[in-house]
Amino acid sequence: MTKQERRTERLTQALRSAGVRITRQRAALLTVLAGADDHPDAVELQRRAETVAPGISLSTVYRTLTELESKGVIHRHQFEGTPARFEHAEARHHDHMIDMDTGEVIEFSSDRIEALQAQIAAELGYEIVNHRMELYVRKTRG
Amino acid sequence: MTKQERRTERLTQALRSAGVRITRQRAALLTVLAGADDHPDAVELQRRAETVAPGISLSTVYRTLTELESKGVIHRHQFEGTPARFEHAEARHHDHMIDMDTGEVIEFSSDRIEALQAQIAAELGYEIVNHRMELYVRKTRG
DNA sequence: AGCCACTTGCGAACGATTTGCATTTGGATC
DNA sequence: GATCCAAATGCAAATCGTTCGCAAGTGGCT
Repeated sequence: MTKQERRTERLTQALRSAGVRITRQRAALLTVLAGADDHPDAVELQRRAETVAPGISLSTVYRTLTELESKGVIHRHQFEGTPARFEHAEARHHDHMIDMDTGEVIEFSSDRIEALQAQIAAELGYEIVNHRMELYVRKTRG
Repeated sequence: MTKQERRTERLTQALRSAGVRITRQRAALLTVLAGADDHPDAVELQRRAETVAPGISLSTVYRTLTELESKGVIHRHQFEGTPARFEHAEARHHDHMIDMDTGEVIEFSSDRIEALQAQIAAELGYEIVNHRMELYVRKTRG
C-alpha cells in the first residue's frame, strides 16, 4: 500500500466516522486530493477525478469540497485574482508564497511569526481564530 | 482648510500630475475616500459619493477604483467572503485583523514580522513584491 | 431485496466585477 | 469663452467562480 493510498484511507475513515456517506464521486476526490502535491482548483480537481469517477459534475466537486473543508480534511485557499485552491489537511500548518511570474505556490512556515501574531492579537484583546499570510514574490535577479 | 480637504487635494494633485482627468465623479470619490476612516466597499462608496455626485454609476465607481489603485493612491483589500474594500494610501503600511463577530477591521503593523517575511523570502531566492496578512479574530472572553 | 434520506447532475441563479457601446464632458487649443 | 476630441460616463449585458432547486439515482442500514 503506497503512502498516497494510506492517506486516502485515513481521510476516508475520518469522513466515515463523521457520518459522511462515501460515494463514488467523493472517493474519487479523496484519492485525487490525497495524491496531489500541488494546489489544484475545483476545475482541475474535476479533471483529475474524472479518470476515477467519469462524469463527475462540477457542482458535486464544489459541494464535496465544501463538505470536506467543514469536516476539516482539506483546506481552501483564496489567493488574489484566482479561483480557490485546495489541499488535504494532513500536512503541518504552513503559509504560502506565490511566484507572481510562474504562479507557482511555495509553502513555508515560521513559528516566530506565528508567535508574534498571537502576541499582537492578545495585546488588543483578541484571540486568533484563523489567519492568512501570503507573500507575492518574484525571483531575485542575479 | 480641514485635514480631509488637504488630503483630498493631495490625492487629486497626484492624479492630475499622472495625467488623469478629474471628473465630477472622480472628485467625489476622492473626497469620500479621503474622508473615510473605515474600509468601505464599492457599493458603500457609491452611496457616499452620491451626495457629492448624484447619479454616479456603480460601473464608474469600479472603473475609478481600479484607476486609483493603479496610480497608487488607494489600496484594495480582498478579505474572505466579502466584496473588496478600499482605503486611501496615505496612511503608513499596515495589516488587518478582522473581528469575525462584528466584521470590524482593526489595523496593526509589526516591523519584526515584516523583517522575518523578507528574510524567509530571501533565503528561498525571492523578493517580496506584495504581501497580505490577515488575522481573523474574536474578542477574548474574560 | 427494500427502503429512504442523502447525493447527484443538470441547468438556472447568484454576487461581485468587467465590458461594449452610444452619449457626454474635461480641459487643452484657439 | 467657444471649439474640439480623446477620454470618461451610464446603462445593460456579459463574465467568472460558485451556489442552489429539483427530479432522478444510490449508499448502506435492515
